[in-house]
Amino acid sequence: MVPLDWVDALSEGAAGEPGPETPDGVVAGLLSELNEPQREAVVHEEGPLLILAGAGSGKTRVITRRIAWLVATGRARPHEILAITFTNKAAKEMRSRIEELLPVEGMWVSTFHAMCARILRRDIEVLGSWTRDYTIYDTQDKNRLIKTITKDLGYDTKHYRPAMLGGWISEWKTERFDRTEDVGDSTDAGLGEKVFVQVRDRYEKAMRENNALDFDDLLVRVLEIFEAEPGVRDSYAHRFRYVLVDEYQDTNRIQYLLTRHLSDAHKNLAVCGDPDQSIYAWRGADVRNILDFERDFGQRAGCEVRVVKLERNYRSTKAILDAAQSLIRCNTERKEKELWTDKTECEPVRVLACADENDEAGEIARRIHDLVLGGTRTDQIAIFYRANFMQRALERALRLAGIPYQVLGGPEFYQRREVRDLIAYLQLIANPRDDMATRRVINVPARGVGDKSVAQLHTWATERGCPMIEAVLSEEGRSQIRGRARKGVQAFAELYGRLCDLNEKSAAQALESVLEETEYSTWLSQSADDQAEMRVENVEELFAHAQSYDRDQPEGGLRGFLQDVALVSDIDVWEEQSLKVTLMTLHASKGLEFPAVFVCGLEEELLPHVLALQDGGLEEERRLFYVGMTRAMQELFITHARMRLHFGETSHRIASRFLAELPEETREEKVGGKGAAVDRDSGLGSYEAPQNVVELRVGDRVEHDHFGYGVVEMLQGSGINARVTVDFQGPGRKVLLVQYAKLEVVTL
DNA sequence: CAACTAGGCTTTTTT
DNA sequence: AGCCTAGTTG
Repeated sequence: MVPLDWVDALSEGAAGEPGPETPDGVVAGLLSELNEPQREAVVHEEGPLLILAGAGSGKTRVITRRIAWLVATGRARPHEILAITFTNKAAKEMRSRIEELLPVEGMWVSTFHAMCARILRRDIEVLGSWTRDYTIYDTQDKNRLIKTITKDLGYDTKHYRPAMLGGWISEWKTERFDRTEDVGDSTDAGLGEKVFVQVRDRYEKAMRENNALDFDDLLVRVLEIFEAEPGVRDSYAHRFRYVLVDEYQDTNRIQYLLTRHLSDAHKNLAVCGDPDQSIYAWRGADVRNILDFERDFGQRAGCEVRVVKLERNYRSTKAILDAAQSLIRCNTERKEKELWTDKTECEPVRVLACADENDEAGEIARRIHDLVLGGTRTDQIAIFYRANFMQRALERALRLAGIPYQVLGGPEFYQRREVRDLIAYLQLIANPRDDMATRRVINVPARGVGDKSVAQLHTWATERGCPMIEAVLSEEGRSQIRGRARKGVQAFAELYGRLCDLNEKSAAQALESVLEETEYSTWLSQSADDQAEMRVENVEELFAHAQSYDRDQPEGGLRGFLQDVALVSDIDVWEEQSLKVTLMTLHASKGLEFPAVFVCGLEEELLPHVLALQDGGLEEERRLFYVGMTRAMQELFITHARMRLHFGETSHRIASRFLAELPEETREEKVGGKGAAVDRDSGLGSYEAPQNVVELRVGDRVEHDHFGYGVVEMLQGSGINARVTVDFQGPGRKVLLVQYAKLEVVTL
């Protein structure tokens, strides 16, 4: 072990060194601008490390610096490092931040799912049922398959809802890895049991036949390989000298076990997280992973665990931090932690009480204008909400107000029909056993092959135990089908013949061939679909994605592209530099930060959500609000409405209990009625059209409804951000948004 | 086989 | 209020 003072000596000595190219200069740079606990985490040597990182405490900086430090000081080579993040976006960002410091060639920086997909791409064949060309099914694919199976078995899919059965299958698949103490009654007995078992067995069989894996499989199958093949396990465990896991509070049992396997050889595991930000218990995350870390990787493994607490917050103002802490202290199951900041000069946190959801949205739009007036850019503003349906009213108000925005978690790009169609073609090329893909594309573009024909092909294939594509390709299989449909299947078979040898091509080449052979774009633009134009654009965008994938990952090929596509979520394609206000759910906000934040819908049954309360999830709801609040750097607005339209009905709402848990300094303001200008679209008379296109020049004399007469002193920005400074006779100098100021030029 | 219509169901969060 | 599904019609 190298004593700590060595590091100090090194950095001091390095201060006078010439360039950052020298190793010492690099190391000194890595340790600069860190506080004491941060530095301690960065230079931790061997053995397990637990970083308890409060919100905004600079943990990403610590992780990236630590990785760079390990490499720069020769403790690890890049390919000996495994860093796991929560989203692909976080992985990408971490990779590029490390890259600024050092070359990252060979380093694994990814999510658990992407890591497992990669391991399986190499080693899945030891399990016997799958090949390396397996397809990843997302939740939609999974539910669709479950639905056809349920129907095939003759059950009612309304009663046995695919999503519900899928949830059971997921639980069943992972529960055998659970801690022994909580093996319980996860699947309910009785009538449902029989149906469930039947569907589940058929599902598992179909997944093998289709050479497909769902999200759970990705993790579980790797675990199975590690358990069954110690040699394979050890090859990874030995390779990864240092393992780092971010957002550890949101890992589940399977991820915990994977982590344990992978760090087993060297025991150099660093995890980073914040129990107060654990918001994924509903999908199996277990805070105990982080709470028990010291026991699991310390005493039990015979190691000493270093624990570092990061409590200095660099992100938020004191007002925001005080409010967030006052809230989170109401949780009883909690490790005490005190965040502090020196940003004491600040705006108060404001709670806005609104009349209904339109008032709420309109008020938010108005406050955004005020912020823009004050110099905040629109892309520095975010709006968070508990459930996706709330996004509609917000969007409408922003659109009416002419505020540019983007929604995260709206209709996702990769879920769009046209994109799914084309991906399915590619999936079929890569993995001909994928019957889901065959079903999806066999009649796209329409060639007269309907459900009946598909069913016949399916039956023929099932009888022979072969994939559906075989039925399509064989004379005998096709002979089942009569009339027009037969010609369609024939045409599809020929098309497939022209495509099937593309799987060694690059993603863009393969996609290009698919587009040409299917004449997909032509078909789209000729279809009666009123969204055809947009769909064509999406096709082009997909092609651009494929091209950029080929550029970034020349080794990946079609298979790699498909893997990436299956694992992206919409947060990964979020445009950060877009000058737009961002709307997203509270869950999606984790890990992000914005100068100004609005959290809306602080009402009972919404936040905390009714459905979360049933399972004693009150504390998780509180943490969710806490996560949202702590995203804010300078300004935080919290809103609630007294009435809200939900399910086509307007109902009265009660302010959330969480509001009472905020400090008394938090200012509550009543809003409503008067703010109606921006938020009513009653159709009767949009008498306050926001556009007020007046040509203004410096020196003009103007009149304002409220401030009276004044002289234009300065003009800044353009479009929605256009601002004008006016020196008014009475109230003095004011900055106004041109669009809303309703200034009239006065001629003398 | 595809296009259209009516009725039901939905909305908690997602890798 | 909107989306999906099943059922009917062309």
